Amino acid sequence: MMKETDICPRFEKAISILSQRWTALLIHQLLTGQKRFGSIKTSVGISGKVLSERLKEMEKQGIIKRKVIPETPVIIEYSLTEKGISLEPVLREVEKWSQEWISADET
Amino acid sequence: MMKETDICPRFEKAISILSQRWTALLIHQLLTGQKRFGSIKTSVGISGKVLSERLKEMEKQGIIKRKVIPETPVIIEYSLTEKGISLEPVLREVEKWSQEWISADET
DNA sequence: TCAATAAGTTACTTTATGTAACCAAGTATA
DNA sequence: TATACTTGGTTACATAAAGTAACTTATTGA
Repeated sequence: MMKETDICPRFEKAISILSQRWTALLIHQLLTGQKRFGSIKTSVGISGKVLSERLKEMEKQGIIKRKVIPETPVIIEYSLTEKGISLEPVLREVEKWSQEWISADET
Repeated sequence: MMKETDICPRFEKAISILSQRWTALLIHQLLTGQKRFGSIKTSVGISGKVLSERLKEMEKQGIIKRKVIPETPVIIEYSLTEKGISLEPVLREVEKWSQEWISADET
């Protein structure tokens, strides 16, 4: 049988990035400014292991950048790249949708 | 330590729905009209097992509806509810972003 | 010397997803 | 009459992803 609707590969890739667990939430946090590992971990509630994995993936995808500050102990600042910042409209639409369609008792 | 940015529970719930694997792609498919189980399965490339799980979850979340047509063999039509349709702007933004930021060689 | 800190990593457990075979009911085919 | 085909699933089993908690490295202050 043939596929009746061919999905655009760019769109499919975008969805695969954004529907990776935690990724959208991490971008959302970084939209408020650069953040450190421990701060992200605490505010998002993700495990160190998966956070570390995600940050590496997102860096490879060009969505975030990692800045090492050689203090003691070392400080690492994570921030969005231009590509990452450009996801803001997507998250804004999710936010709008959630305000309109998610009721208090289903949170 | 305190959370420095509290995440809105509605937004968090919306993200948890949309970042569930396959869900966004299923909504995208259904935005082109009602579809049957087998047709979704083929066009999206999802396993029958997980498709069945997702459709049940999405029905419970009020995003899709299920219509039984007692022909032989039985036909089941899946379509978006108003709540589901209202996710179109979200997916449109993802589509726009993907056109601008996903290069051909990373697909 | 001991404790503390930041950013991870490691070993191990639990959960989610993929695969392929199977099922029921009805119908057309041989 | 028996067999095969169809749809929309389900089941058992295998693999991949995520969660948990303890541990690591380097440095500094008590």
